[in-house]
Amino acid sequence: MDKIKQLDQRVQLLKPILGFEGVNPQHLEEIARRSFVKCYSKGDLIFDQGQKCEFFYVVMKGLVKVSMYGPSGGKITYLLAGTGEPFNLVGPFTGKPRYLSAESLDNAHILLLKNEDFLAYVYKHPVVIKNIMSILGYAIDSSNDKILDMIEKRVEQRLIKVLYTLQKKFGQKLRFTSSDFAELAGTTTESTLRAMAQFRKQGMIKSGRGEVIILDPELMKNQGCETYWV
Amino acid sequence: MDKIKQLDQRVQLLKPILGFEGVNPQHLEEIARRSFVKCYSKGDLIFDQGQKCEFFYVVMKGLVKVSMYGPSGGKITYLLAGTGEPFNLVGPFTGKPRYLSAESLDNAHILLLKNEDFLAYVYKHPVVIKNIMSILGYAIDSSNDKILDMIEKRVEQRLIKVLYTLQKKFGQKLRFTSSDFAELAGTTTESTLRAMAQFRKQGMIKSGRGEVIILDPELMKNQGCETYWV
DNA sequence: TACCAACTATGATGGCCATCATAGACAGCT
DNA sequence: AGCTGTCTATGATGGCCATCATAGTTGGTA
Repeated sequence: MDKIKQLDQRVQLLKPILGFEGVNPQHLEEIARRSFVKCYSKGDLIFDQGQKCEFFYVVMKGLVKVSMYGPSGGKITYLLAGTGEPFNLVGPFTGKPRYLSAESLDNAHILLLKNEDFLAYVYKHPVVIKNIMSILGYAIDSSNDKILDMIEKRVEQRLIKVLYTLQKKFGQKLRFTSSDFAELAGTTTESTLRAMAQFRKQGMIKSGRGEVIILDPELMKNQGCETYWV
Repeated sequence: MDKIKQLDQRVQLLKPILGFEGVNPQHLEEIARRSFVKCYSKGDLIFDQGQKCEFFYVVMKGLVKVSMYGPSGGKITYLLAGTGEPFNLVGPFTGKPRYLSAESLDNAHILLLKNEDFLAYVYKHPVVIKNIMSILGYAIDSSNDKILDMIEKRVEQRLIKVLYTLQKKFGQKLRFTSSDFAELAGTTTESTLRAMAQFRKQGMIKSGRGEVIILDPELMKNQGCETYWV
């Protein structure tokens, strides 16, 4: 009884997921049945750089940060996956280790699917492949865009772009620290804090410990703002 | 007669192509038959940023530079596709415009395949999907790696990494200008020239107009060098 | 309640590197 | 042979921003 409820819940969850748009809901049950759920606490590593990829993941609840770090302590955030978002899309196809790590920012519930199960399913539903390709395309373009921005834009402009992007995805109240923003913009915490101080003076944002509130998204948009893919 | 020869030639060409590994050669004929060839001269645009994607491309002869440019004149190179390499892997799946442009660096012969034909073929051969995913995974990781390097490495180190990567792909004699290297390393032509002067003094390279010769690849490797994906 | 780790805040400093500027060299073209 | 655009070369300058340093603040927790 409880099990059935859970199953249905998973199907409901999978429906609006990035990558599964266009799939017949009754086919989702198949995938829901083979999946299982794992819980992580704030700060837990879900997988680390260099590990073999064994699962496809979907965030059921909470927030997951997928990032890459360098030998000298540098770190960049590649993806912030919220409820209903998948991550490690490539891994199941190759099985090979990648240079990404995933960390839980919340107490998170993650749905896992073994590589084989995911692949078997995907190959049966070409729509999903198309969707995944589309996501990866955005990811590549976004990363390249960030490189370009590191060349021709300065820290404040990159940060505005980050804030604007996050606002689109999570709303005007952003519960992140300055370090989080820094990792997204490719800069340091200090520079981010300085920029935030400036934004506050200009009336663009309000901020408290661990949160930033965007006061006028339209203003940011006019500031010549497109979005990244996060 | 001539046509048959051409067909066979195309099949031979497609065999070792990135993305088609593992496909039965006789199935390649199918794709070869539906493809056609276009010739470009040095400097020609093959497609531009913002255009709709209509084709899948493979370089038959020559060299193609796939890059992204910003509003302020900044430019980065994302891929150097040589003989036997495909580009625009994502486009056919989405059909949507991307933020990339492709330019011929040579007199190049490019094999084109319409989106529909490419997709129809790909869906019939799951191996190809796996291969493509693998390529895209490398591309994403490499772009993120570059972002990381822009944060924590300086120009010379990034350039060494670029030189080392190109050497692995094209051999010790690299027929590129300093501007080309700059676009790959995310810096300016001037800084590249300065770095090259230094490398020359150190005996790492020799260089002439439009070419650089890597004297000791092993030396570079020891300099703490991994490669990008180009 | 007291402590501690994490977060915010801001000043000072210096160095990397983009930018501007000038000049020379080379290749291809008419 | 002469011209022109592209590429190489190198100096001078200044500004952005990482880095180091110090200190205040806050929320959770033992």
